[in-house]
Amino acid sequence: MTLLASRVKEVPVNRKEMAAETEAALKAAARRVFARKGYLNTKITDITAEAGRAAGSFYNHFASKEELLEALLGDIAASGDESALSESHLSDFSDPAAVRWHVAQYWDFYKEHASTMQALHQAAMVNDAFARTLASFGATQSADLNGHLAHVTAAGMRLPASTELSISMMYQLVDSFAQMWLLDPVPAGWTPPTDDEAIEALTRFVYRGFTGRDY
Amino acid sequence: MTLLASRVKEVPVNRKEMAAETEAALKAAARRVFARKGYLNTKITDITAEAGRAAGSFYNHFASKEELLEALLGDIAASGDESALSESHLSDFSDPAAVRWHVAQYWDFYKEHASTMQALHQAAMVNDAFARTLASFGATQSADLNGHLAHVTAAGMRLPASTELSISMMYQLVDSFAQMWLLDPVPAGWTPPTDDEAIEALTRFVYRGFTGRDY
DNA sequence: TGTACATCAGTGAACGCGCGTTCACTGATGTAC
DNA sequence: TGTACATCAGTGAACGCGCGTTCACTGATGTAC
Repeated sequence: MTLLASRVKEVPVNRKEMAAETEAALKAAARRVFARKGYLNTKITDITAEAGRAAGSFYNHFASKEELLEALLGDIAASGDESALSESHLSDFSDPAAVRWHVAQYWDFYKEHASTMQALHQAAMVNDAFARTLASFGATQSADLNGHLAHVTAAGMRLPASTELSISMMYQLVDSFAQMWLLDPVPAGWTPPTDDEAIEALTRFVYRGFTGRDY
Repeated sequence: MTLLASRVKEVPVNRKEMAAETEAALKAAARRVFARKGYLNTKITDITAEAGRAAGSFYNHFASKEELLEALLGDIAASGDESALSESHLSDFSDPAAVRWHVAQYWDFYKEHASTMQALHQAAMVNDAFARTLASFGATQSADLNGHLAHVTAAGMRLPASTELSISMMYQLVDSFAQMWLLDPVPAGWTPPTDDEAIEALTRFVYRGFTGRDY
């Protein structure tokens, strides 16, 4: 079983496949090492060692660690998980179910792509280009929410602040909460929530914060 | 006026004062450079250049950039601003004023010590010791809130989640919101809130989230 | 108060470590005839 | 199908840049007598 499964990948038929396989191995290795040591602490040779390749092999595929991260971000975009965040089926935020749907989407997205998102956050601290990438990612998520909040005021409820600030609070809360529990080492003595607990907690907090109604 | 003022600092009377002045100049320079370029992007020579000293001078005072950051954190502790966060005059979170008091304390603290807090956040990404420092800072802030939330349930209101998760949400929200508006470059097209707006927005959001009551 | 020596903060050129990056080499795959 | 040459993914030792860190030196302050 394992023999057969690995056999399939072990013997690439031609050069193109061989190169593609090495590139994939480097990306997969990078995701693992980033998760373990963080993007900033990861050396090129950590990645090649994890992938079982020579150091020089890296440069056949990527010009730098930054370019590798860009490739990982490209993979996320290609997977379509990102745009799924925006295609909102439920958009009426006066309904808790709509808030929950958005929170859950974001939570699942973050869980799926945790190590790459972590890497992006770290790269953004040091590199202006990635800072802009991260900012525009946040802006995209936020823009989608603009219309949803109109339902809240239309239903006669009062937002806690301007639409802009309200959105920014939701985004910061959900993003940093996800980062805390899905990425960072859990602080000693704390019990991480299950996915359902986390989503429910965020949903309640955000719905209440936005509408002023109990739920 | 300026001549007189600078005169006072220009002519140190003896060696001890001279050294103390250089050390203070290095710390002040570090805070400025950290604010401008971020802790991780700052080289030792950036700090000495900003302070107008030779590179070697740094090591008369600090063994490393890490030790300098520790000194800056020590200064915050010595200033007492940190413990002021904990000595809660208003502790009944079923009262919005108590929430506002805490939010305002934290906001003001963050504003006062923005560049050092930013540096701590960055250092924590790369260095386990600072990660622990940051975690225990958060734990201290959180521990103080434990009792305050008891008032909420005592008043017959329902928290959005367990006490632990509720606190963690408030902390993440306030901390990341402060970081966004007080530290990071404001994203293009966004208008930063005034202090009062920020504090009011956070107070409403948190109070509503905790109690389920409008405010 | 004056002189001679000790101490020490500060200086900046030079050193050297770590790590990103290169490149001559290998051996396997692809192509031409 | 076979042979000779070209191409190319992968290798890893070596190179070199950037930056942290050192250290011999300077000149001013402190101390002894």
